[in-house]
Amino acid sequence: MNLLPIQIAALIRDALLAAQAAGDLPPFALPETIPVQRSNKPELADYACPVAMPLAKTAGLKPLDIAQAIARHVPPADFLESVTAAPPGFLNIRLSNRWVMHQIDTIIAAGENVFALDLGTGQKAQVECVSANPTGPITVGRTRGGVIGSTMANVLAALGYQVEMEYYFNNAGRQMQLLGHSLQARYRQELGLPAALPEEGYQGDYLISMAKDLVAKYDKALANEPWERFKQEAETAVFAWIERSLARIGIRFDHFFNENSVYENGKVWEVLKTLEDNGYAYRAVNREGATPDEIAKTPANAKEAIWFRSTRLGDKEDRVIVKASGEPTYVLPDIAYHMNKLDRGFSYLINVLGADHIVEAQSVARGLQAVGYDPKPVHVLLHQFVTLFEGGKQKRMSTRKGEYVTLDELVEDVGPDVVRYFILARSADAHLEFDLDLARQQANENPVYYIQNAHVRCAGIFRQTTERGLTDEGADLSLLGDREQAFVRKMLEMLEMLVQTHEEVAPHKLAFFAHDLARMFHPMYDEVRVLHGDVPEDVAKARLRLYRAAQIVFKRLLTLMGMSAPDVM
RNA sequence: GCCCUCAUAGCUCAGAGGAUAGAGCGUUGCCCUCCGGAGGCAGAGGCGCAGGUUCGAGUCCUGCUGAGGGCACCA
Repeated sequence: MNLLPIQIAALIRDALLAAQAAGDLPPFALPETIPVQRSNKPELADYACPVAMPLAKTAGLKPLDIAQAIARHVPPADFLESVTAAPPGFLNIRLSNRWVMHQIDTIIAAGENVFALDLGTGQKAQVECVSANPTGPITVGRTRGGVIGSTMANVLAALGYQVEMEYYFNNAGRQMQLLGHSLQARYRQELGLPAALPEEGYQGDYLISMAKDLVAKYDKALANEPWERFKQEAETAVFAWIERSLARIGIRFDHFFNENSVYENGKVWEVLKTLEDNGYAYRAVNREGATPDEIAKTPANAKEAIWFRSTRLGDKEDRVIVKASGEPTYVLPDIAYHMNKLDRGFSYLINVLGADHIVEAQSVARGLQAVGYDPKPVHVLLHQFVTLFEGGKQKRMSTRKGEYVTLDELVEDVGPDVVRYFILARSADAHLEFDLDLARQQANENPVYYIQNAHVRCAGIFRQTTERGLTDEGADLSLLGDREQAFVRKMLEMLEMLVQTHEEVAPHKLAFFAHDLARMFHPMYDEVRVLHGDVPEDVAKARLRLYRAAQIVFKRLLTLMGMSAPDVM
């Protein structure tokens, strides 16, 4: 399938040139791009093009006159019904009804891969998301990144990319050490041995149940094991839990990348060397350009750290990359990690990150530049926070204190499809207010069911027609009416929507499109019956074929969003 | 204090610099001889404030106000 706006823009460009050649328009330079957008007046046009407006000044003509001149010279095309000028200077483009109706057959022929493109064919793409360190259950906040990321991965796959989902984690930091000590304490408590949770330790009940599991498995054998052993046990158990929880809402990873591996293979130090060679690293107690205040606060015996001269690449201050202790900060391995990604041949990368990681994202981009890599393939999708409301109050969450609502709890409350849709149905830029009470009680009246019901209703029709022996073979699609045509036109927008989702890295567009389409479906379903005494058989056949296409499209949409497409609800 | 994101209907949110700003929930009033009423039809309800750029601004720029986040030799 081809993108209509691009084809239409090409036709209008041809028309402009033809009009100039014919002397209907004076010579002037053509705009670089011809804007073609979906018309907001569907009864008038399918697409609109305002190109005449900005040309008015350079051409010295009224916008409407220009539009009319263009309209006269648009070459014919099989999908085109008409191009007309409308005040103040729009070009209204109408698709041919015949062509539109024929797309029903095209959709059916494409089947479950309908609206696939080959934009990314032969290219490897990667989506990194969630990337929570294995210190506790997956929370709703991290889930947002996972839903966004997995949906983008689905869209990229539909556009032809070969896509991998990746999870980046660190199991070596102070938090993991704390986790090990916490589990050790819980284990000893289970055995009745003296033990207290470390100060600032992990207080969640899950460590108690993990401790019970350890006792069941090893009895007292681990009593004198060091904390490292418990860290390892906790990590394994937590990861298994996280993976299981995420899989419940359709988030699966192809690869887990351990930050530690860039230490093991020495890449971290290679990055440092390259930065030094390129003049991007220096040793100092304070950063270059440190304020007098910062310097005054520095202890007299402070040791030198190594700084990344990121200000040379537009940063507002340089960043520490190796602490005075000799240990790198997260920036260095992060750069090494992204070099690794690019080295693996991914030409399109998405990093889904919480809004608090913006500085990290910028440092990585600058770091890649500083080591001579092109950061352009890396697309950062920042999402705002999720706040949970329960009983009209915001729930503050802290994994360490054991205060959180887990993904598991949420899925049990409202079901996986509701979780995915609620998260997907807002742009990543917007704070997500997840009202738990509402989500729970709304289970009967929410957009998820409205959309899925469109698929259910299609399935219902086919259950009936199969029983009665009605098929859509030999359907004459010209028997379909205006309402059906409007619906098909809306379905055809899906291709553009997918491309936009990709270009703008904005997966919420799927959620809104699906709802819009459902909103056109249900009134049509109400009016355009297949099995009714008054409907002649040839009309019924045509309608049945339309609903077959509709079912395919709804299923495709739901699948891309990672939701189920039920036949009955 | 500095930086980032955001501010659109009572609430939660959409909105490629283009025509009369759209949904859901809530609310008001209607509709079941008909493929699943988890439905349909109709109504009320509006871009935080002040400037600027533009033929044209909810959209871009500046300032103000308000909300969230970031400003670690944590990740």
